[in-house]
Amino acid sequence: MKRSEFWIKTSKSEQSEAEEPSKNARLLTKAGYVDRQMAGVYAYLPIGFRVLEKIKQVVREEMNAVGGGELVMSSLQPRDLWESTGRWDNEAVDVWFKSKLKDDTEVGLAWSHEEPILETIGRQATSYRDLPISVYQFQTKLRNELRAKSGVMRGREFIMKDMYSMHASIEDLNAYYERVKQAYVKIYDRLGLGDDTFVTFASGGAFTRFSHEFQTLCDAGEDWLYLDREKSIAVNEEVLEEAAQELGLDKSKLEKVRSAEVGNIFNFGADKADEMKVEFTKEDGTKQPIFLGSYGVGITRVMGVLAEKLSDNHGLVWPESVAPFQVYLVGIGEQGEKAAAELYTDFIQASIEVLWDDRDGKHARVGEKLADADLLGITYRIVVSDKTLEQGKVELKPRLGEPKLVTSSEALAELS
RNA sequence: CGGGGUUUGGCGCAGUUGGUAGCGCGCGCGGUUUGGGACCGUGAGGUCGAAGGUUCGAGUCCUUUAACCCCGACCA
Repeated sequence: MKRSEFWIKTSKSEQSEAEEPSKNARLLTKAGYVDRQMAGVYAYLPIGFRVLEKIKQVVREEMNAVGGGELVMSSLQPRDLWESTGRWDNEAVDVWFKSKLKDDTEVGLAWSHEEPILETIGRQATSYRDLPISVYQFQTKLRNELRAKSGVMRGREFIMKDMYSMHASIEDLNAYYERVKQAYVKIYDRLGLGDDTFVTFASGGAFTRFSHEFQTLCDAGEDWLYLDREKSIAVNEEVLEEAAQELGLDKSKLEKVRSAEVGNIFNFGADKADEMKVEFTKEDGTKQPIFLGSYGVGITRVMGVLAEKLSDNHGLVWPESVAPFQVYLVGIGEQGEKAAAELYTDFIQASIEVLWDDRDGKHARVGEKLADADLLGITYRIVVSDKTLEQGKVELKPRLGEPKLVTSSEALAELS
């Protein structure tokens, strides 16, 4: 993209900590990735949207790899879907946004899709021959939280990937659950969070004793983790006592750390389908409630955690897998600008995602362009100037590394 | 749900005992600059959250009201 055409508004000044205590919100706002609409509600501006799409793409590939079928459920949900499990009640679920149709019919705004998915997809599976099924979506969840905080890490409106698997037996569900757990490990690796993300024992819900959370070490997080680095086991504070006992952990050896929950997987067994009477016919002709697993990744939260953890005093530093562009291209001087224009064409042809800062001197001076390259956190920066051209080269600089002079074709090769 | 705070140009803010609404950034125009958000000149831009009141006179005082934000407990 050309910077002159692709809308990004960065800011020279940053909000103070008093104005905006959340670091990810300050950074993402300054760099023009997001704009706060109200407490806990953010708009994702064009460059922010690209990051979200990158994160989604990683998740999508891994979900497809475990056989997930992507779909999209609705945001408006009918009341009766939630009645059977008792979760329409504001006492049972305190985050409901509810509204009414013109004829006074009550509707809910999606805070989860567990019930709707089971009702829709599970109900379609009438025979064991239809199972297993695995479907997922990227959807906006709306939750009327008492209080939003931590910038994009905890909002009233956020994007989540939620996958649901339905099985004919608990064994099949358990096996699939393990498979998805491994897929999740891969996801966080690819998102650049692998080293700091731990599969964590957490409160389980009705069926299993524990669920598994994917917790990333992060000071801005809201959870406390007890970590056994040697055994690579983590336990959420909420289940510390019982989990430590069950897993035979020495509590005195556990390290207490702040973390943010970036994913959570649940094994519901047949409980939910039993409540909802979503059943299939087994081989022997008897009825059986469907076995359900549910698997979430907080897409917007991942973006917040990345911004929170990976930055320096020049700005954001995205992992290559989620950076909105691979390279930020700047030409300096008449010859440099001309060479940059040619390089831009080459990059586009080589399918390299390049953001060329082609703004003229009236719109942005060199200093501003270089500052933006850092602030935006794009993986590589290429500068072409009279100086570099004298040697027939361009300057290639990784966001956190040292610049080096290479030829255009070397740059092209390195980025391909 | 408890506690605290805010509301004045696009954004961030100041505004003293009540007396012509200001500053920084940004924006327009002219010029000088051009490897880290430059400089000089010049210009545009405001029913001071809303309603009512006191006063010769209200951003400032009084009453009412609305919206928003932050902190704590709870949560993907």
